Amino acid sequence: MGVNHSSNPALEMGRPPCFEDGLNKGVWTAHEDEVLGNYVKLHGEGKWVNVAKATGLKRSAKSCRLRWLNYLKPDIKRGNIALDEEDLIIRLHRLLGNRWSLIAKRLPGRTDNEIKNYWHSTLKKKVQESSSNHCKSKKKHVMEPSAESAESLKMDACLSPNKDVIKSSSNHCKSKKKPMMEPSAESAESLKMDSCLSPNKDVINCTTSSSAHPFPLPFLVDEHPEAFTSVEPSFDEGLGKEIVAAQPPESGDEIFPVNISCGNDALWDSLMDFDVDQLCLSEILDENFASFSEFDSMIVGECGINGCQDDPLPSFSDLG
DNA sequence: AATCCCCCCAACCGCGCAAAT
DNA sequence: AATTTGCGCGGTTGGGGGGAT
Repeated sequence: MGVNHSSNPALEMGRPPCFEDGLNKGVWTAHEDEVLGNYVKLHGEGKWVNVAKATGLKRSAKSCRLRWLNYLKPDIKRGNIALDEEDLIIRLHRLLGNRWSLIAKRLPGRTDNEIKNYWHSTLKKKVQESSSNHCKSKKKHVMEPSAESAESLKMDACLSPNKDVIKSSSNHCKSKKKPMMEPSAESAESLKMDSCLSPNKDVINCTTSSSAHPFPLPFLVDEHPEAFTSVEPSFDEGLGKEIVAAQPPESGDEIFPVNISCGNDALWDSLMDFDVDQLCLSEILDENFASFSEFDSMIVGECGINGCQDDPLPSFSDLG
């Protein structure tokens, strides 16, 4: 990071101007920035086709939009990404995957492009290195969940009915490029086992909270009985419905909180009604970073995401 | 000092969704 | 209902910077 934005970037780096199809491509000049900035400040965001035409800039609507959102917008935060921001990105990425725009929404002043770049250039390696270290150091990770982690699981249950998160999962299901796992017979069976398949679609099972993970996450109830402690029913204002917490499954049951968006339309419909804006993940994470780490370790560690079945991912306190 | 090579990041591209027609 | 248009998102590209050799 630490790019000097004060000077003209067109003269320093990036692609040279290109004039194919009558449109300028490549790095924006200071003059173009000024024209675009003035126009948007005057007329507001949106209608990017009009912006491109009205300003006389030989830029595509897309290019104008991107330039504004990633560079010219006044509230964009410049400079290095702080440690706590870094931590948050890693957590959110674990939770949301490559949903850069969603992650960016939780980091005021940061753009999805910036976060995406930062992830690919810095954080990805950091996480991988840390992950491989743990793969070497710990053969079998047994985590005793604390009261805190149980608490954080409840919290996660509340986090998960996140419209955007789930919608994103849906998009992945539909995506031709990266199709999501279709629910296997096995996972479908486990779904039946899970009370999230309740005929009452207004009842949302807390175990479905792991739907944010695009993989089946099996773990034994016996090992984490406290993870299934029922929570107080909450009331969703948007839905006008009571959200009922899950009852603890029978001892010995193996829970597969598969991606519900792919296999359970009824539940999916009800979850779609949640409004992401009602929850600011960062606030919750900020409040409960420590416990969230433990929960991460418990779930991710036990469940072998990243194909490292025996070895857990590290908690974030281990990173860096 | 010169060259090589990797890193960083701005910007482009293709795709999908939703609203408008 | 079908088509068009606009927008947003995530993946990828490409070139300058700067450290390594």
